[in-house]
Amino acid sequence: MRNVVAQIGDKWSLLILFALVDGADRFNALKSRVEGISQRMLTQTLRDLEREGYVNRTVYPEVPVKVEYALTTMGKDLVKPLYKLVSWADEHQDEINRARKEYDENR
Amino acid sequence: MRNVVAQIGDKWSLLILFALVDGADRFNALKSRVEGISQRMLTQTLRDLEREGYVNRTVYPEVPVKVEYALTTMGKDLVKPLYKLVSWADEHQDEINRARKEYDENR
DNA sequence: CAGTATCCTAGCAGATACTG
DNA sequence: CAGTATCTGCTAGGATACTG
Repeated sequence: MRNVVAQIGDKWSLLILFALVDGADRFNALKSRVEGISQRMLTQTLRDLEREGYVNRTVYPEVPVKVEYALTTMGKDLVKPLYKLVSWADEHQDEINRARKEYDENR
Repeated sequence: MRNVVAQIGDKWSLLILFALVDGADRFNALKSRVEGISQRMLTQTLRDLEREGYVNRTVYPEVPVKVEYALTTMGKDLVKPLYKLVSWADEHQDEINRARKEYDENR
């Protein structure tokens, strides 16, 4: 039950998945769009997402090499329930902030 | 955007939230039901969930003290999109396993 | 361009002992 | 019963340097 959430609940997976929603993108383009991510973490997280079957990697043997990442069919499908969660979060942002504030004030 | 997923994407939050779906529960009862969790992590995760406003804590001043944890209205609401995600995970379990296996075999 | 390879550190989380 | 407190190993992840 925890598998998927454990997998995409890390620091970067979600951001990468959503960065790929609009279409395939190249490594360095992704690096720019996913603010704050290091090269190391981008590579590693992409490999993980690829391994899970959410992302596929295409190498174009040009010089210099061009590598594109895109959501797989399953990846696109996964994004749907994730959207629900994200919009839930959006809608409840204020409520959560209030809860936090109140909690913190009482100790 | 990452806030909620970061919050409940840790090792135990999801399991605790789902353990509370059927109704309020006491500390040690939860500890039994959430298999493998340490006392330390149960306390800590419950505090976090309380801080976010997903769980509330009620102390009954008996001797010995009795403490009950329950989902708040917002907590119950959060569980809905989480269910979507969990059932998605369920449905795609095999596909993910296949993807992993294939990935691992090719390197 | 798209990565490895190393080094390094903060903090997550387990185990254990103690307490109102 | 429902927690704290403390010690500690481990690993996620940042910074940096290098490469086909």
